[in-house]
Amino acid sequence: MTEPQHNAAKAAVCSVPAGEPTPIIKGSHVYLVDGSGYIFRAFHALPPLTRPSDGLPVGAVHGFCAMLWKLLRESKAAEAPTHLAVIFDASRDNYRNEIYQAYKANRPPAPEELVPQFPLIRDAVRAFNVACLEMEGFEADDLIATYTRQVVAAGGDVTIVSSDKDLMQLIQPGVVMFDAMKNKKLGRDEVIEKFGVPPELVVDVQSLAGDSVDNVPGVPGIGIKTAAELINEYGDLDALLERASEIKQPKRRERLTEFADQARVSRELVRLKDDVPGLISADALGVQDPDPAPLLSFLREMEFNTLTRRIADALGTEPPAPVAVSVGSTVASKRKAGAVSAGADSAAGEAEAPVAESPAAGAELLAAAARASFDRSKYKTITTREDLEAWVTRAYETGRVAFDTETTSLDPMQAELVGVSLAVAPGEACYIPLAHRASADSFDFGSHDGIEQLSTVEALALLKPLLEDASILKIGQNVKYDLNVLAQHGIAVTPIDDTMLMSYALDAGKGSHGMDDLALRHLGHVCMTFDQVVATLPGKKKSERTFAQAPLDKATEYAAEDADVTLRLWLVLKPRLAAERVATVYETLERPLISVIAGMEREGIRVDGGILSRLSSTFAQASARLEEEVNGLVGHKFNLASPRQLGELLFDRLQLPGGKRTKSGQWETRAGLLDDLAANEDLPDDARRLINTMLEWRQLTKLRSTYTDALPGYVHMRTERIHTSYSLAATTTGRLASSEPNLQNIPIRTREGREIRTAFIAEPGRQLISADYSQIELRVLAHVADIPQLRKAFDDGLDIHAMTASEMFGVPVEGMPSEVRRRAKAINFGIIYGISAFGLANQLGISREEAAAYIKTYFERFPGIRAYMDETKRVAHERGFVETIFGRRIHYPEINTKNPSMRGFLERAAINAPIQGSAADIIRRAMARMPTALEEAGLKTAKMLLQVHDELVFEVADAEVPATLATVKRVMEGAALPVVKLAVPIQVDAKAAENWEAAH
DNA sequence: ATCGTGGCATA
DNA sequence: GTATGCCACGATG
Repeated sequence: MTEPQHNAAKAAVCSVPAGEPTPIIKGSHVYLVDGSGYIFRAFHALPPLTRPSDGLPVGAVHGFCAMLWKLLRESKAAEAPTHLAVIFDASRDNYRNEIYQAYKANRPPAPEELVPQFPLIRDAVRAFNVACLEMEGFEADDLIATYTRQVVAAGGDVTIVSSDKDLMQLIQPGVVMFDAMKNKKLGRDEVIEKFGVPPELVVDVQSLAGDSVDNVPGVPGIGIKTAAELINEYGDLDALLERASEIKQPKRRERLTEFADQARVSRELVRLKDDVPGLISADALGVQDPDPAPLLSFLREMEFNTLTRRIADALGTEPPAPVAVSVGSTVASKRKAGAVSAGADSAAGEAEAPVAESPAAGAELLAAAARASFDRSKYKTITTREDLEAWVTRAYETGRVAFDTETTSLDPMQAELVGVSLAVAPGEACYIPLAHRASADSFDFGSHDGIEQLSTVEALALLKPLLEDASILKIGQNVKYDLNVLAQHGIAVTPIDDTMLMSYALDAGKGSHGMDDLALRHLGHVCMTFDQVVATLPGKKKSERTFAQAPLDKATEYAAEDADVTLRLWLVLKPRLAAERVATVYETLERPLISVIAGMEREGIRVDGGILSRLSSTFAQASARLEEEVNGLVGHKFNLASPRQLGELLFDRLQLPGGKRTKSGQWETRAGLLDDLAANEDLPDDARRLINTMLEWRQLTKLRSTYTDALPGYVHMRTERIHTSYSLAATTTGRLASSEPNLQNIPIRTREGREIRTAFIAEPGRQLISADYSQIELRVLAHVADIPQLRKAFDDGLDIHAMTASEMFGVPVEGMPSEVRRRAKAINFGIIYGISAFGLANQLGISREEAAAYIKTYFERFPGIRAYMDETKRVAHERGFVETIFGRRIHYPEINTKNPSMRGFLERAAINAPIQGSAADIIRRAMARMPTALEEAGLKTAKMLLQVHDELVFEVADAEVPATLATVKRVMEGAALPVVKLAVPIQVDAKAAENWEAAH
């Protein structure tokens, strides 16, 4: 191959730090950063981020700056760079296109949000006082190859910061790669793992296998596996092509002969050019201290507030004053477009005053406006098209609007829309009545008893474009409810923010996230109650009064206040997200789930009423028989369902031993205690029969009352399915909660209970899929506490409880008695729950001393667990909160209490929270990605229906079952990535069947 | 009608 | 020992 002749004419574009050259010598450590590669990886891997003041996308810039700073300041002393350069691709075309025209022809153009970030990243490099290089006609890879050769020749070490497989050919003694996204070193072993050959043969393998991304042709039909096999057998590409005729497999032989030239061309494309001429000397790449002023002003301009502060601190200077900015993406110029309330206006006015002192100053002024007093008389009732249009226009001007729907029911699937309220600034809110009527039994829907209001159809036609406009942020409190109500009217609200979930991300553990509480906590405002609105209504029963009958003046005060409060809460909470480092939690684990879960709720699940009613009869008959038996044994009537009466019977009248009282002084009669009682051989036979019969009776009546009798009442009239409601902010740990009905506690443990699951069915021609994480919490524990034995056991796919037992008691797994394993299992669960000897003793029915001995042994065998638990407790006491692996915070404000039992309880909760919470985060991530993943897999019928903490249930047409299984498994197993690479594999078991019982 | 209690279903 | 929600009872308003 001849040298392309124009290369010499093309100059290197570069800037290098000022200062004396630093010669490369033995011991020099040169970092070569693949800038272009990093940008693309960062863009796709990191959560999107925009500059607050103008919405400019800067996620990749931020990731890049953080990475560069880390390389410069946080590498271990032995690995710290003496020289560093960031190297970019100069342009799309280079000399490879002259060899092979189609080279990289498959590359799509860079995403729109990424384009403006390229020049910014080059600015960043210069701001850090780091060498920035690129050269027309060559790829960054070629420059990296050239420098690598030079440095190695001079006796220095090289770290290539990239994960691009094309650079792997450069790995050699003294040269490693570093994947900055995964924080992982790539050496010879990793190359062999990926290519099946050592670095020096990577080029030969790539020449054969080709690369569809770069459009390197290679030899058709030969992939990396085959290529490695061939290269390993024949030594190198030339030898292979020469002796191609010896290959046994006819197809392979033909291909290799026919495409030998193409393979040779591919080699030229793949092999990096390590003699790029005209490069600046590597000596000029020496690391210099950055000049604080330009660096900090660049970072400030990007509005990377925390990074600016961090770097300023490290450089020992003050960060420059921040640009005064309002909250959200509304810029000052937009603000002028409309008359805003006095409070918000003064915030904008302040921007011209001397620069604010802290990054939050602008936000604080808006927050102050949010806390200004409420005047319900200023709220407007909107009854004409013109007035509504004016409010919609106002919302467009401000770029955001808080809204709330008023309906006839708390259940969005039953709810009828009654009105909508909007707020565009603190104190500026309105209510649009739509379906108010004079009395409960009025069916005069046409005129609504002469109440003056817009028709639902007309008003929604005006609101729909606003609610669906991608550039207008819609803010709600528990907005999932409103999403579901409006979905019934064909409106898909987007984009959205939810003040309830913001509060949840910020303050989980500090109290409820309901609007009334938030208003009181953050705004010092007491909200109007629903009762105040409907108090005057003539309706006989309170439950029969709905918002539809509320008088318009009261309705307006109540509804508009809700929107007003929501907007003010947003102004207070939104800036806290970034300041308190939970913006990512909110953006990745909360916000994306709103519409996903709303969809699941609307989808519902089909239930076979026939099965439930048959089970109900069976349970009823059996329990009636048991009841008779009990009454016969007791000799007089008593209420079996009354724990108090049962306790008095057993422990007062019959004087049975072993009675314990609850904290309120009642006799305890729970199943565990009755079990132990019945196991006592000294008891009279009748007493034991009584107890066992009671236990059976309780089980059957429980199943009947809670499930087989109750569930049919939840079947929706129109959809004929059951629509549960998920609360996203009910638990402290990040788990969801399901209610009305709770579909997260459908029985499974007993045979009778399990039958109930057969009533949860797929539509004809469809199947249910159940996919559940295997031992997710123990895997999280193995990861966070870093327990080698646990990690190894999960890596090897062993029975984790048996392994624990074997490790603790020295019993071989082969032929282990089931009781031994059972105890180890209880201990494993105990660990997750923040073990105590008391609890373990209770669970296993052993003495407290015995339980304490088990725990001691456990901690001796797994010292890392005790260390983890101690550390978690320490953090909880010191900071008042603990964190999941994704940064979700769970607060325990009372954990330093002097009350020892309460303190113990809170400490156990704090130990459990990162484990349970991390597992909850993982499934949340899977759920957030699932709809898109199913769509991208071309699966048109697959629907996610239910979540049961570590399980997802889907419904899908028969034909798409196999592909859905694969996609679901892939998404769930990969859910922690790319943010967290767990130290253990994540395993998901998925199965399809016609009903839930069979699928599980 | 509403609330606290005990009990019990799930992960 | 963690995290939930719902049932019936029995006392309260």
